[in-house]
Amino acid sequence: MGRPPCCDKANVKKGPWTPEEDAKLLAYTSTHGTGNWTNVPQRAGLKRCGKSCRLRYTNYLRPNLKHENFTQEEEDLIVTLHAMLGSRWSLIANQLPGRTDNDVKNYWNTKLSKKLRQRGIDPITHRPIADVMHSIGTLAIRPPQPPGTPPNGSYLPAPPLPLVHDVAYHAAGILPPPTPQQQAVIARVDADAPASPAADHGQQQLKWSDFLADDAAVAVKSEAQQVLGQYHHEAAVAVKSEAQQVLGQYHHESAVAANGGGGGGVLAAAGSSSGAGGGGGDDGAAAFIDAILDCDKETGVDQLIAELLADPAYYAGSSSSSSEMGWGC
DNA sequence: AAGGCGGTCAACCGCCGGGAT
DNA sequence: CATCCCGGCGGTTGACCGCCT
Repeated sequence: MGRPPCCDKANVKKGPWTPEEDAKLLAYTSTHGTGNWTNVPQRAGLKRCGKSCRLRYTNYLRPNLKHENFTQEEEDLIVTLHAMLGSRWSLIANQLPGRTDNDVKNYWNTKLSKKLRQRGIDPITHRPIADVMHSIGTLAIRPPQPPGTPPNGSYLPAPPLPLVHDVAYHAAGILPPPTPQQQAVIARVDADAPASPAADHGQQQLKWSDFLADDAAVAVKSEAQQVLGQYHHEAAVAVKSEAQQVLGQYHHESAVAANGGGGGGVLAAAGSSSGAGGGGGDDGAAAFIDAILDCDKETGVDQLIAELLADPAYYAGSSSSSSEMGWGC
């Protein structure tokens, strides 16, 4: 049985809010606060769903919201946090006073992702598009074997491997040099992967159902995850360190901007440092951390990030500069 | 002037996690 | 422990607007 609707949709108004509705909602929240949104419409005299009221308040009526354009510093912070956290808009918005997750999400989708693409950066992985295309090429696999064919280990492993198998991360210093065990896994991928997407006309794009159905592939996946797990501790340290630097950078540059200074920024730097490992570890850290976050929560890394980002003490005293981190102009 | 088109953004939808019972 | 309910979240939609032809 599905969850019942939160309100009587037949008697609920939808669409844009009128000034009168805004005034009612604002009057109610200013005197009663913002708890129990399901009762707010009735008590405030609104024919709206409680969720709609909450959304209108948090995204538009809430005090201290910024309605002006995003600054260069805010753009930089969004890009960098997106690289580390992915599309966790609420977490990102928490680091941008006066901005909502909806603001950040819209700004990303309409402006920032395009800017990155124009600079040759894939907005999903934050890596050079050429690298991403190459990775897609190495992800191609052979056609599914007929039923009954014994597993031969020819299927490529799950996505964690291409991330482990990425010299950019080693070059950037994000990952330590591969251990013999990791090299073995990497070699296995190299032996299996066609040199390029066009090299083998019999191949096809990776399909999860095909991969998951293959016992050998599951074994390789397990192996890969074991290898990847060895990085978790280093990754947690890297995440903490980078977030600390990023937020310190943001606050430092905000202070500079308030005094009339300007900021170069991540986007400005991206075009000139899009090569593998160039200008620091942003690109490598991005994809790698995303993979870890997606892998599982067992290590508590994601919790660590959340705690870190929620605690201003982590970055309040930072004095990192652009040149120290290699991402300024 | 009018229609097409793309960009922007407010709002909706459905899912999920967590607290209450 | 199971169920219900609420708030929060991310993805998506659609209305609106400005520009171009």
